[in-house]
Amino acid sequence: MAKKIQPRIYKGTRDFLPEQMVKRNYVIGIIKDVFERYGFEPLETPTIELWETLSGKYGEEADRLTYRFTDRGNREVGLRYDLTVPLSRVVAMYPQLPKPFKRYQIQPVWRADKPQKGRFREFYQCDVDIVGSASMLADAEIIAIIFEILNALSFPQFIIRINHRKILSGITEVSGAGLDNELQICRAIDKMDKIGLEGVKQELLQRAIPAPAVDHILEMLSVDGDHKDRLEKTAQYLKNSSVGRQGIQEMQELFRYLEWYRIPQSCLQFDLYLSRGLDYYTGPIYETVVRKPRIGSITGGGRYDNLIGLFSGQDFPATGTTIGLERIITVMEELTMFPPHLRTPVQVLVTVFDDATLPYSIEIARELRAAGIRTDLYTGKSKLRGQFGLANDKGIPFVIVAGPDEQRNHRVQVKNMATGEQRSLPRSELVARLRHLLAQP
RNA sequence: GUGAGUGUAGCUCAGUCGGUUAGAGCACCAGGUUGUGGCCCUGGGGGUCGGGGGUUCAAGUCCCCUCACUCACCCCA
Repeated sequence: MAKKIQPRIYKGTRDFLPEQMVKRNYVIGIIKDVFERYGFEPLETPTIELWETLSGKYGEEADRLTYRFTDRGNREVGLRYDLTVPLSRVVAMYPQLPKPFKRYQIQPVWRADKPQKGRFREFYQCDVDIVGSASMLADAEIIAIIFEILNALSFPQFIIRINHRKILSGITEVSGAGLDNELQICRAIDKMDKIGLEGVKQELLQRAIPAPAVDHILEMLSVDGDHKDRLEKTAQYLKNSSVGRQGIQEMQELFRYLEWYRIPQSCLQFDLYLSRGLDYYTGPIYETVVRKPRIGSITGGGRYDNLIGLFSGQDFPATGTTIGLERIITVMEELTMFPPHLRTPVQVLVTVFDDATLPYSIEIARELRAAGIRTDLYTGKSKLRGQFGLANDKGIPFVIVAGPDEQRNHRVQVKNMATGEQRSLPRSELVARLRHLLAQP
Protein backbone atom coordinates (compact mmCIF):
# COMPACT_ATOMS: atom_id res chain seq x y z
CA MET A 1 0.00 0.00 0.00
CA ALA A 2 1.19 3.50 -0.77
CA LYS A 3 2.15 5.82 2.08
CA LYS A 4 -1.08 7.22 3.45
CA ILE A 5 -1.89 10.90 3.40
CA GLN A 6 -2.57 12.31 6.85
CA PRO A 7 -6.34 12.84 6.97
CA ARG A 8 -6.75 16.44 8.14
CA ILE A 9 -9.01 19.37 7.42
CA TYR A 10 -8.34 23.04 6.99
CA LYS A 11 -8.27 25.01 10.21
CA GLY A 12 -11.60 26.50 11.19
CA THR A 13 -13.64 24.09 9.05
CA ARG A 14 -15.56 21.05 10.26
CA ASP A 15 -17.05 17.77 9.11
CA PHE A 16 -20.58 17.26 10.33
CA LEU A 17 -21.07 13.58 11.10
CA PRO A 18 -24.59 12.13 10.82
CA GLU A 19 -25.41 12.54 14.49
CA GLN A 20 -24.49 16.24 14.32
CA MET A 21 -26.29 16.68 11.01
CA VAL A 22 -29.50 15.38 12.55
CA LYS A 23 -29.27 18.10 15.19
CA ARG A 24 -28.35 20.79 12.68
CA ASN A 25 -31.23 19.82 10.42
CA TYR A 26 -33.59 19.92 13.37
CA VAL A 27 -32.60 23.53 14.12
CA ILE A 28 -32.56 24.57 10.46
CA GLY A 29 -35.99 23.01 10.00
CA ILE A 30 -37.48 25.09 12.78
CA ILE A 31 -35.83 28.28 11.55
CA LYS A 32 -36.94 27.71 7.96
CA ASP A 33 -40.45 26.96 9.10
CA VAL A 34 -40.69 30.28 10.98
CA PHE A 35 -39.18 32.17 8.03
CA GLU A 36 -41.85 30.80 5.74
CA ARG A 37 -44.63 31.37 8.25
CA TYR A 38 -43.64 35.04 8.20
CA GLY A 39 -43.89 35.18 4.44
CA PHE A 40 -40.22 35.07 3.46
CA GLU A 41 -39.07 33.32 0.27
CA PRO A 42 -35.90 31.27 -0.26
CA LEU A 43 -32.80 32.47 -2.09
CA GLU A 44 -29.36 31.00 -2.73
CA THR A 45 -26.33 32.71 -4.24
CA PRO A 46 -22.90 31.45 -5.36
CA THR A 47 -20.10 30.70 -2.93
CA ILE A 48 -17.69 32.71 -5.06
CA GLU A 49 -18.31 36.33 -5.96
CA LEU A 50 -16.22 38.74 -7.96
CA TRP A 51 -13.88 40.63 -5.68
CA GLU A 52 -15.39 43.96 -6.74
CA THR A 53 -18.73 42.76 -5.39
CA LEU A 54 -17.34 41.94 -1.96
CA SER A 55 -14.70 44.58 -1.37
CA GLY A 56 -15.26 47.85 0.40
CA LYS A 57 -18.73 47.06 1.71
CA TYR A 58 -18.09 46.11 5.30
CA GLY A 59 -15.15 48.19 6.43
CA GLU A 60 -11.42 47.79 6.56
CA GLU A 61 -11.31 45.00 9.13
CA ALA A 62 -13.80 42.81 7.27
CA ASP A 63 -12.03 43.38 3.97
CA ARG A 64 -8.91 41.94 5.52
CA LEU A 65 -10.88 38.88 6.69
CA THR A 66 -12.41 38.12 3.30
CA TYR A 67 -10.93 35.14 1.46
CA ARG A 68 -9.52 36.44 -1.79
CA PHE A 69 -7.73 34.81 -4.71
CA THR A 70 -7.36 34.86 -8.48
CA ASP A 71 -8.81 32.24 -10.79
CA ARG A 72 -6.99 30.69 -13.75
CA GLY A 73 -7.95 33.60 -15.94
CA ASN A 74 -6.46 36.01 -13.40
CA ARG A 75 -9.86 37.30 -12.34
CA GLU A 76 -10.05 38.61 -8.78
CA VAL A 77 -12.62 36.67 -6.80
CA GLY A 78 -13.50 35.95 -3.17
CA LEU A 79 -15.63 33.75 -0.92
CA ARG A 80 -18.69 35.52 0.43
CA TYR A 81 -18.17 37.12 3.83
CA ASP A 82 -21.86 37.35 4.63
CA LEU A 83 -25.25 36.96 2.94
CA THR A 84 -26.25 40.63 2.94
CA VAL A 85 -23.90 41.83 0.23
CA PRO A 86 -24.87 39.00 -2.15
CA LEU A 87 -28.51 39.87 -1.52
CA SER A 88 -27.82 43.48 -2.39
CA ARG A 89 -26.15 42.40 -5.62
CA VAL A 90 -29.17 40.20 -6.47
CA VAL A 91 -31.67 42.99 -5.83
CA ALA A 92 -29.73 45.31 -8.11
CA MET A 93 -29.32 42.65 -10.80
CA TYR A 94 -32.99 41.63 -10.95
CA PRO A 95 -35.00 44.86 -10.76
CA GLN A 96 -38.15 42.97 -11.64
CA LEU A 97 -38.30 41.34 -8.17
CA PRO A 98 -41.51 42.61 -6.55
CA LYS A 99 -40.98 44.98 -3.61
CA PRO A 100 -41.00 44.77 -0.71
CA PHE A 101 -38.84 41.72 -1.36
CA LYS A 102 -38.69 39.37 1.61
CA ARG A 103 -36.08 36.66 1.32
CA TYR A 104 -34.41 34.14 3.58
CA GLN A 105 -31.07 32.48 2.88
CA ILE A 106 -29.32 29.67 4.73
CA GLN A 107 -25.79 29.12 3.46
CA PRO A 108 -22.20 28.99 4.67
CA VAL A 109 -19.99 32.08 4.71
CA TRP A 110 -16.19 32.31 5.07
CA ARG A 111 -13.95 34.51 7.19
CA ALA A 112 -10.17 34.33 7.30
CA ASP A 113 -10.17 34.66 11.08
CA LYS A 114 -8.22 32.83 13.71
CA PRO A 115 -10.73 30.28 15.02
CA GLN A 116 -11.65 30.08 18.68
CA LYS A 117 -14.62 29.09 20.81
CA GLY A 118 -17.86 29.55 18.86
CA ARG A 119 -15.93 30.97 15.95
CA PHE A 120 -15.05 29.28 12.67
CA ARG A 121 -13.67 30.09 9.24
CA GLU A 122 -16.55 28.35 7.51
CA PHE A 123 -19.92 28.64 9.19
CA TYR A 124 -23.60 28.87 8.38
CA GLN A 125 -25.70 31.96 8.59
CA CYS A 126 -29.47 32.15 8.31
CA ASP A 127 -30.47 35.57 7.03
CA VAL A 128 -33.87 37.22 6.69
CA ASP A 129 -34.18 40.60 5.04
CA ILE A 130 -36.86 42.94 3.72
CA VAL A 131 -35.84 45.10 0.77
CA GLY A 132 -37.90 48.04 -0.42
CA SER A 133 -39.55 49.19 2.78
CA ALA A 134 -38.28 52.21 4.69
CA SER A 135 -40.93 51.70 7.34
CA MET A 136 -40.05 50.76 10.88
CA LEU A 137 -42.72 48.12 10.39
CA ALA A 138 -40.15 46.14 8.40
CA ASP A 139 -37.69 46.34 11.29
CA ALA A 140 -40.44 45.27 13.66
CA GLU A 141 -41.11 42.21 11.49
CA ILE A 142 -37.46 41.27 11.70
CA ILE A 143 -37.33 41.64 15.45
CA ALA A 144 -40.59 39.72 15.78
CA ILE A 145 -39.16 36.86 13.76
CA ILE A 146 -36.04 36.72 15.94
CA PHE A 147 -38.27 36.47 18.98
CA GLU A 148 -40.40 33.79 17.35
CA ILE A 149 -37.45 31.63 16.32
CA LEU A 150 -35.77 31.67 19.71
CA ASN A 151 -39.11 30.86 21.23
CA ALA A 152 -39.71 27.99 18.84
CA LEU A 153 -36.30 26.61 19.80
CA SER A 154 -37.27 26.93 23.48
CA PHE A 155 -34.57 29.39 24.45
CA PRO A 156 -35.19 30.00 28.14
CA GLN A 157 -33.79 33.49 28.22
CA PHE A 158 -32.41 36.04 25.80
CA ILE A 159 -32.24 39.80 25.32
CA ILE A 160 -32.67 41.53 21.98
CA ARG A 161 -30.58 44.69 22.24
CA ILE A 162 -31.72 47.50 19.99
CA ASN A 163 -30.11 50.82 19.12
CA HIS A 164 -30.11 53.26 16.23
CA ARG A 165 -27.17 54.48 14.19
CA LYS A 166 -28.73 57.92 13.84
CA ILE A 167 -28.94 58.25 17.61
CA LEU A 168 -25.26 57.39 17.83
CA SER A 169 -24.58 60.01 15.16
CA GLY A 170 -26.62 62.51 17.15
CA ILE A 171 -24.63 61.79 20.28
CA THR A 172 -21.38 62.22 18.39
CA GLU A 173 -22.64 65.45 16.88
CA VAL A 174 -23.80 67.15 20.07
CA SER A 175 -20.79 65.93 22.06
CA GLY A 176 -18.57 68.12 19.94
CA ALA A 177 -16.23 65.26 19.14
CA GLY A 178 -16.58 65.72 15.38
CA LEU A 179 -18.68 63.48 13.14
CA ASP A 180 -15.68 61.79 11.55
CA ASN A 181 -14.91 60.29 14.96
CA GLU A 182 -18.20 58.41 15.09
CA LEU A 183 -16.66 55.06 14.20
CA GLN A 184 -13.98 55.42 16.87
CA ILE A 185 -16.59 56.37 19.43
CA CYS A 186 -18.84 53.46 18.51
CA ARG A 187 -16.01 50.97 18.83
CA ALA A 188 -15.13 52.25 22.26
CA ILE A 189 -18.62 52.33 23.74
CA ASP A 190 -19.41 48.94 22.25
CA LYS A 191 -16.95 47.46 24.75
CA MET A 192 -18.98 48.60 27.75
CA ASP A 193 -19.92 45.01 28.59
CA LYS A 194 -16.34 43.86 28.65
CA ILE A 195 -14.34 46.75 30.10
CA GLY A 196 -16.91 48.80 32.05
CA LEU A 197 -17.53 52.52 32.24
CA GLU A 198 -14.01 53.49 33.27
CA GLY A 199 -12.57 51.27 30.56
CA VAL A 200 -14.73 52.94 27.94
CA LYS A 201 -13.60 56.34 29.15
CA GLN A 202 -9.93 55.39 28.84
CA GLU A 203 -10.62 53.87 25.44
CA LEU A 204 -12.27 57.08 24.20
CA LEU A 205 -9.45 59.26 25.47
CA GLN A 206 -6.95 56.89 23.92
CA ARG A 207 -8.72 57.31 20.60
CA ALA A 208 -7.99 61.02 20.76
CA ILE A 209 -11.49 62.15 21.65
CA PRO A 210 -11.26 65.47 23.57
CA ALA A 211 -11.90 65.09 27.29
CA PRO A 212 -14.93 67.41 27.48
CA ALA A 213 -16.57 65.48 24.63
CA VAL A 214 -15.84 62.18 26.39
CA ASP A 215 -17.54 63.39 29.55
CA HIS A 216 -20.51 64.62 27.58
CA ILE A 217 -20.83 61.30 25.74
CA LEU A 218 -20.68 59.26 28.92
CA GLU A 219 -23.28 61.51 30.52
CA MET A 220 -25.64 60.98 27.59
CA LEU A 221 -25.09 57.23 27.61
CA SER A 222 -25.93 56.90 31.28
CA VAL A 223 -29.65 57.66 30.97
CA ASP A 224 -31.79 55.21 32.92
CA GLY A 225 -35.40 54.07 33.22
CA ASP A 226 -37.45 51.93 30.88
CA HIS A 227 -36.97 52.39 27.15
CA LYS A 228 -39.67 55.06 26.91
CA ASP A 229 -38.02 57.14 29.64
CA ARG A 230 -34.62 56.70 28.15
CA LEU A 231 -35.77 57.63 24.66
CA GLU A 232 -37.31 60.82 26.04
CA LYS A 233 -34.25 61.72 28.06
CA THR A 234 -32.00 61.00 25.09
CA ALA A 235 -34.30 63.12 22.93
CA GLN A 236 -33.64 66.04 25.26
CA TYR A 237 -29.90 65.66 24.79
CA LEU A 238 -30.29 65.41 21.03
CA LYS A 239 -32.79 68.22 20.42
CA ASN A 240 -30.21 70.23 18.50
CA SER A 241 -29.24 67.40 16.19
CA SER A 242 -31.56 66.80 13.27
CA VAL A 243 -30.13 63.34 12.59
CA GLY A 244 -30.46 62.50 16.28
CA ARG A 245 -34.09 63.65 16.37
CA GLN A 246 -34.85 61.49 13.38
CA GLY A 247 -33.30 58.47 15.07
CA ILE A 248 -35.31 59.05 18.23
CA GLN A 249 -38.52 59.37 16.27
CA GLU A 250 -37.87 56.14 14.38
CA MET A 251 -37.06 54.28 17.57
CA GLN A 252 -40.25 55.46 19.17
CA GLU A 253 -42.15 54.23 16.17
CA LEU A 254 -40.32 50.90 16.23
CA PHE A 255 -41.04 50.29 19.90
CA ARG A 256 -44.71 51.14 19.33
CA TYR A 257 -44.88 48.43 16.66
CA LEU A 258 -43.09 45.96 18.88
CA GLU A 259 -45.73 46.51 21.50
CA TRP A 260 -48.42 45.72 18.95
CA TYR A 261 -46.55 42.53 18.08
CA ARG A 262 -46.86 41.72 21.80
CA ILE A 263 -43.21 41.03 22.26
CA PRO A 264 -42.51 40.94 26.00
CA GLN A 265 -40.66 44.02 27.23
CA SER A 266 -38.37 41.75 29.22
CA CYS A 267 -36.82 40.43 25.99
CA LEU A 268 -36.13 43.87 24.58
CA GLN A 269 -33.53 46.40 25.58
CA PHE A 270 -32.98 49.86 24.13
CA ASP A 271 -29.23 49.83 24.54
CA LEU A 272 -27.17 52.90 23.72
CA TYR A 273 -23.98 50.89 24.05
CA LEU A 274 -24.80 48.70 21.05
CA SER A 275 -23.03 49.86 17.89
CA ARG A 276 -22.15 46.84 15.65
CA GLY A 277 -19.01 46.75 13.58
CA LEU A 278 -20.15 46.75 9.97
CA ASP A 279 -20.05 50.04 8.12
CA TYR A 280 -23.20 49.66 6.09
CA TYR A 281 -25.81 50.09 8.82
CA THR A 282 -27.81 53.32 8.65
CA GLY A 283 -30.81 52.92 10.99
CA PRO A 284 -31.95 50.61 13.76
CA ILE A 285 -29.41 47.96 14.71
CA TYR A 286 -30.05 44.90 16.81
CA GLU A 287 -28.43 41.82 18.23
CA THR A 288 -29.41 39.04 20.61
CA VAL A 289 -27.37 37.96 23.60
CA VAL A 290 -27.77 35.13 26.07
CA ARG A 291 -26.26 35.22 29.51
CA LYS A 292 -25.72 31.60 30.40
CA PRO A 293 -23.06 30.30 28.06
CA ARG A 294 -20.90 33.35 27.47
CA ILE A 295 -20.64 33.30 23.72
CA GLY A 296 -21.20 36.76 22.25
CA SER A 297 -24.23 37.46 20.11
CA ILE A 298 -26.44 34.78 18.55
CA THR A 299 -28.17 37.11 16.10
CA GLY A 300 -27.11 40.42 14.61
CA GLY A 301 -28.48 42.84 12.05
CA GLY A 302 -29.94 46.19 11.24
CA ARG A 303 -31.06 48.60 8.58
CA TYR A 304 -28.78 49.37 5.62
CA ASP A 305 -30.50 51.87 3.34
CA ASN A 306 -27.47 52.76 1.20
CA LEU A 307 -25.82 49.41 0.47
CA ILE A 308 -27.92 48.34 -2.51
CA GLY A 309 -27.39 51.74 -4.11
CA LEU A 310 -23.72 50.80 -4.54
CA PHE A 311 -24.82 48.16 -7.06
CA SER A 312 -27.93 49.69 -8.50
CA GLY A 313 -27.51 53.43 -8.92
CA GLN A 314 -30.73 53.86 -7.02
CA ASP A 315 -31.10 53.41 -3.28
CA PHE A 316 -33.32 50.71 -1.84
CA PRO A 317 -34.16 50.83 1.84
CA ALA A 318 -33.45 47.45 3.43
CA THR A 319 -33.30 45.81 6.82
CA GLY A 320 -32.65 42.34 8.13
CA THR A 321 -30.82 40.06 10.50
CA THR A 322 -28.54 37.09 10.67
CA ILE A 323 -29.52 34.16 12.84
CA GLY A 324 -26.23 32.70 14.01
CA LEU A 325 -26.85 29.00 13.49
CA GLU A 326 -23.50 27.84 14.88
CA ARG A 327 -23.79 29.75 18.10
CA ILE A 328 -27.41 28.76 18.55
CA ILE A 329 -26.35 25.13 18.27
CA THR A 330 -23.48 25.67 20.70
CA VAL A 331 -25.84 27.21 23.25
CA MET A 332 -28.42 24.46 22.77
CA GLU A 333 -25.77 21.83 23.28
CA GLU A 334 -24.39 23.42 26.43
CA LEU A 335 -27.87 23.81 27.89
CA THR A 336 -28.93 20.33 26.64
CA MET A 337 -31.88 21.81 24.82
CA PHE A 338 -32.10 19.15 22.11
CA PRO A 339 -34.89 16.57 22.40
CA PRO A 340 -33.47 13.22 23.55
CA HIS A 341 -33.10 10.40 21.00
CA LEU A 342 -32.36 12.88 18.24
CA ARG A 343 -29.66 10.68 16.75
CA THR A 344 -30.71 9.24 13.41
CA PRO A 345 -33.53 9.66 10.94
CA VAL A 346 -33.75 5.86 10.56
CA GLN A 347 -36.84 4.41 12.23
CA VAL A 348 -36.41 0.72 11.65
CA LEU A 349 -33.70 -1.78 10.68
CA VAL A 350 -34.74 -4.87 8.75
CA THR A 351 -32.23 -7.62 9.52
CA VAL A 352 -31.10 -10.28 7.07
CA PHE A 353 -30.96 -13.78 8.56
CA ASP A 354 -29.21 -15.59 5.71
CA ASP A 355 -29.16 -15.91 1.91
CA ALA A 356 -32.30 -18.05 1.88
CA THR A 357 -34.42 -15.47 3.70
CA LEU A 358 -32.93 -12.42 1.95
CA PRO A 359 -35.87 -12.13 -0.52
CA TYR A 360 -38.27 -12.07 2.42
CA SER A 361 -36.28 -9.26 4.13
CA ILE A 362 -36.19 -7.25 0.93
CA GLU A 363 -39.94 -7.63 0.51
CA ILE A 364 -40.52 -6.38 4.05
CA ALA A 365 -38.19 -3.42 3.55
CA ARG A 366 -39.96 -2.54 0.29
CA GLU A 367 -43.31 -2.59 2.00
CA LEU A 368 -42.16 -0.40 4.88
CA ARG A 369 -40.47 2.07 2.56
CA ALA A 370 -43.58 2.28 0.38
CA ALA A 371 -45.54 3.04 3.55
CA GLY A 372 -43.26 6.03 4.22
CA ILE A 373 -41.39 4.45 7.12
CA ARG A 374 -37.66 5.30 7.14
CA THR A 375 -36.19 1.84 6.77
CA ASP A 376 -32.63 0.54 6.72
CA LEU A 377 -32.03 -2.90 5.20
CA TYR A 378 -28.88 -4.56 6.52
CA THR A 379 -26.29 -4.94 3.76
CA GLY A 380 -23.31 -6.18 5.74
CA LYS A 381 -22.11 -9.68 6.50
CA SER A 382 -22.63 -9.92 10.26
CA LYS A 383 -24.94 -12.36 12.01
CA LEU A 384 -27.97 -11.18 13.93
CA ARG A 385 -25.83 -10.25 16.91
CA GLY A 386 -23.85 -7.74 14.88
CA GLN A 387 -26.99 -6.39 13.24
CA PHE A 388 -28.57 -5.66 16.59
CA GLY A 389 -25.32 -4.07 17.66
CA LEU A 390 -25.50 -1.76 14.66
CA ALA A 391 -29.07 -0.72 15.46
CA ASN A 392 -28.01 -0.06 19.01
CA ASP A 393 -24.97 2.03 18.03
CA LYS A 394 -26.97 4.12 15.60
CA GLY A 395 -29.91 4.57 17.91
CA ILE A 396 -32.41 2.98 15.52
CA PRO A 397 -35.52 2.47 17.65
CA PHE A 398 -36.98 -0.69 16.06
CA VAL A 399 -35.53 -3.88 14.58
CA ILE A 400 -37.33 -6.43 12.43
CA VAL A 401 -36.28 -10.07 12.52
CA ALA A 402 -37.36 -12.19 9.55
CA GLY A 403 -35.74 -15.59 9.79
CA PRO A 404 -36.76 -19.00 8.36
CA ASP A 405 -39.50 -19.56 10.98
CA GLU A 406 -41.05 -16.16 10.34
CA GLN A 407 -40.83 -16.58 6.58
CA ARG A 408 -42.54 -19.97 6.73
CA ASN A 409 -45.43 -18.61 8.78
CA HIS A 410 -45.68 -15.21 7.05
CA ARG A 411 -44.84 -13.49 10.31
CA VAL A 412 -42.18 -11.04 11.57
CA GLN A 413 -40.66 -10.17 14.92
CA VAL A 414 -40.57 -6.50 15.96
CA LYS A 415 -38.19 -5.53 18.70
CA ASN A 416 -38.37 -2.22 20.56
CA MET A 417 -34.73 -1.41 21.26
CA ALA A 418 -35.47 1.01 24.07
CA THR A 419 -37.61 -1.35 26.13
CA GLY A 420 -36.23 -4.66 24.90
CA GLU A 421 -39.78 -5.85 24.26
CA GLN A 422 -40.13 -8.14 21.25
CA ARG A 423 -43.27 -9.43 19.60
CA SER A 424 -44.20 -11.76 16.80
CA LEU A 425 -47.00 -10.70 14.48
CA PRO A 426 -48.44 -11.53 11.07
CA ARG A 427 -46.66 -9.69 8.32
CA SER A 428 -49.97 -8.18 7.19
CA GLU A 429 -50.16 -6.26 10.48
CA LEU A 430 -46.58 -4.98 10.41
CA VAL A 431 -47.11 -1.54 8.85
CA ALA A 432 -50.02 -0.66 11.12
CA ARG A 433 -48.15 -1.91 14.17
CA LEU A 434 -45.00 0.09 13.36
CA ARG A 435 -47.00 3.23 12.64
CA HIS A 436 -48.60 2.86 16.01
CA LEU A 437 -45.27 2.32 17.78
CA LEU A 438 -43.60 5.22 15.97
CA ALA A 439 -46.43 7.57 16.92
CA GLN A 440 -45.67 7.08 20.61
CA PRO A 441 -43.59 9.83 22.21
C1' G B 1 -1.37 40.46 13.20
C1' U B 2 -0.22 40.29 19.05
C1' G B 3 0.09 37.40 23.69
C1' A B 4 -0.31 32.84 26.61
C1' G B 5 -0.88 27.60 27.08
C1' U B 6 -0.85 22.40 25.51
C1' G B 7 1.33 18.25 22.48
C1' U B 8 2.03 10.45 25.43
C1' A B 9 -2.98 4.65 22.06
C1' G B 10 -8.90 6.34 17.92
C1' C B 11 -10.68 9.71 22.49
C1' U B 12 -9.76 11.70 27.70
C1' C B 13 -5.54 11.61 30.42
C1' A B 14 -1.54 9.41 34.23
C1' G B 15 3.69 8.69 33.91
C1' U B 16 7.44 10.40 40.79
C1' C B 17 14.24 12.83 41.41
C1' G B 18 16.25 11.51 34.27
C1' G B 19 16.78 4.84 35.38
C1' U B 20 14.84 -1.85 33.14
C1' U B 21 9.84 -3.99 28.57
C1' A B 22 5.46 3.52 28.60
C1' G B 23 0.20 2.73 31.65
C1' A B 24 -5.34 3.48 32.89
C1' G B 25 -10.41 4.47 31.56
C1' C B 26 -13.42 4.80 27.36
C1' A B 27 -13.70 3.18 22.24
C1' C B 28 -12.48 -1.01 18.87
C1' C B 29 -12.07 -6.56 17.75
C1' A B 30 -12.93 -11.72 19.37
C1' G B 31 -15.11 -15.14 22.75
C1' G B 32 -18.69 -16.31 26.84
C1' U B 33 -24.07 -16.60 23.38
C1' U B 34 -24.67 -21.14 15.66
C1' G B 35 -31.83 -16.62 16.09
C1' U B 36 -31.01 -10.80 19.52
C1' G B 37 -28.10 -4.98 21.16
C1' G B 38 -27.26 -2.27 25.83
C1' C B 39 -25.23 -4.50 31.33
C1' C B 40 -21.56 -8.15 32.97
C1' C B 41 -17.09 -11.54 32.50
C1' U B 42 -12.52 -13.21 29.74
C1' G B 43 -8.99 -12.30 26.11
C1' G B 44 -6.83 -9.34 22.07
C1' G B 45 -5.06 -5.56 18.64
C1' G B 46 -3.27 -0.83 18.80
C1' G B 47 2.34 4.04 20.66
C1' U B 48 8.25 7.17 15.33
C1' C B 49 5.81 9.72 23.51
C1' G B 50 4.19 16.03 17.38
C1' G B 51 9.14 16.58 14.42
C1' G B 52 14.51 17.79 14.47
C1' G B 53 18.85 18.71 17.18
C1' G B 54 21.54 18.92 21.94
C1' U B 55 23.08 17.47 27.23
C1' U B 56 23.82 12.50 29.55
C1' C B 57 26.26 5.98 30.87
C1' A B 58 20.81 6.63 30.31
C1' A B 59 15.60 11.38 27.86
C1' G B 60 8.32 10.67 27.52
C1' U B 61 10.95 13.46 31.59
C1' C B 62 16.22 18.57 31.05
C1' C B 63 17.81 22.51 27.05
C1' C B 64 17.29 24.78 22.00
C1' C B 65 14.73 25.07 17.38
C1' U B 66 10.46 23.86 14.62
C1' C B 67 5.49 22.35 13.57
C1' A B 68 0.52 21.58 15.08
C1' C B 69 -3.49 22.55 18.12
C1' U B 70 -6.15 25.42 21.94
C1' C B 71 -7.37 29.87 24.55
C1' A B 72 -7.36 35.22 24.81
C1' C B 73 -6.81 40.23 22.27
C1' C B 74 -8.68 42.71 17.64
C1' C B 75 -13.18 41.90 15.14
C1' C B 76 -17.43 39.12 14.74
C1' A B 77 -22.36 34.72 14.10
